[in-house]
Amino acid sequence: MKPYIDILKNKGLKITPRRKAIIDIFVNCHKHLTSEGVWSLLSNEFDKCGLPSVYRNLETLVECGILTRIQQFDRKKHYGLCTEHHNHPHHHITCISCGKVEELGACEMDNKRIIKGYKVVNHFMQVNGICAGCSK
Amino acid sequence: MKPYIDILKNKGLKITPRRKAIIDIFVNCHKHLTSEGVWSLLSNEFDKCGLPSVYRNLETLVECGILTRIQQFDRKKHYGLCTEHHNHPHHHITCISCGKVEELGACEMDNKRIIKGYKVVNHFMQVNGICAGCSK
DNA sequence: ATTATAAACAGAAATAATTTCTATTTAAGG
DNA sequence: CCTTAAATAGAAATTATTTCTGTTTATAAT
Repeated sequence: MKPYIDILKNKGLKITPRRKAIIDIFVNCHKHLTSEGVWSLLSNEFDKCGLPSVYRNLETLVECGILTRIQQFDRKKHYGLCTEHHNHPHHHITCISCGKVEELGACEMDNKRIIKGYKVVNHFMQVNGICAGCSK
Repeated sequence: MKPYIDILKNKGLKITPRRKAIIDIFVNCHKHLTSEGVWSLLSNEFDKCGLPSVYRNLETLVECGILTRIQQFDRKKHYGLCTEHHNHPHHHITCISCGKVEELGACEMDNKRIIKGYKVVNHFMQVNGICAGCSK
């Protein structure tokens, strides 16, 4: 929790109750959640919490490297906690059964600057699987 | 053109003017296009062409392996022609300047069945860059 | 502590990609 | 040429996300 707060502070962003609550949700559940998923969990805590605030904060937290964001084909953005490597781009594997997220090691693409004559600008990878616990 | 038509035939799908026109668009432009991009190009050819038909056909062509589909963070699905390897999953690099698409070689993830205890179900990778032509 | 201020907020409304529904048309085999 | 299931058009619905406006609040300076 503390290190995430520090990241916000270092970037000059305010430590608001909403932001702390959102980070707390991810710290405790270690799953990927949609914006609406976060919103409904927040509603347990706050009588009033606007969905636009959730969207705004999730994006802010992604920009800080606190959350990672993936875009599946369901038209929804999914967010999850980055537990390490905030300063390096990296990828995640997500359990399609329980939603758990873990970071993957280095990607072969990470160090490539040129591929087939293309200057690499960015790349995304998303791996979906079934975790050991859910496989049983 | 012909091989794509054959793929449709082999799957028992009808060879309709819309489908031929959509494939033709991709064969001629070799770029990733959004559903609406395809639709507006189709409008040059057909007075009437429903957007729902475009969506349906694009998805059908993806299922056949004729097109590839990527989901960027702009909330739009992007489609491009698969010029080879219809029967194997593979990834693409897209030029963010001109939209050109090329296939990437094998991905290190392709042969992995288990990672960190997860049974790998599927994975997506999208690489964006600037092609040699656009770099000049 | 108090206050000033820019950032963050709630809520309503707008936006826009995609999907659904229904009735009509058409490709393709017999 | 017919038959029929698949494909189509168009309208309407759905829904994730964004925008807008006015209000509140965290934070830093007093």
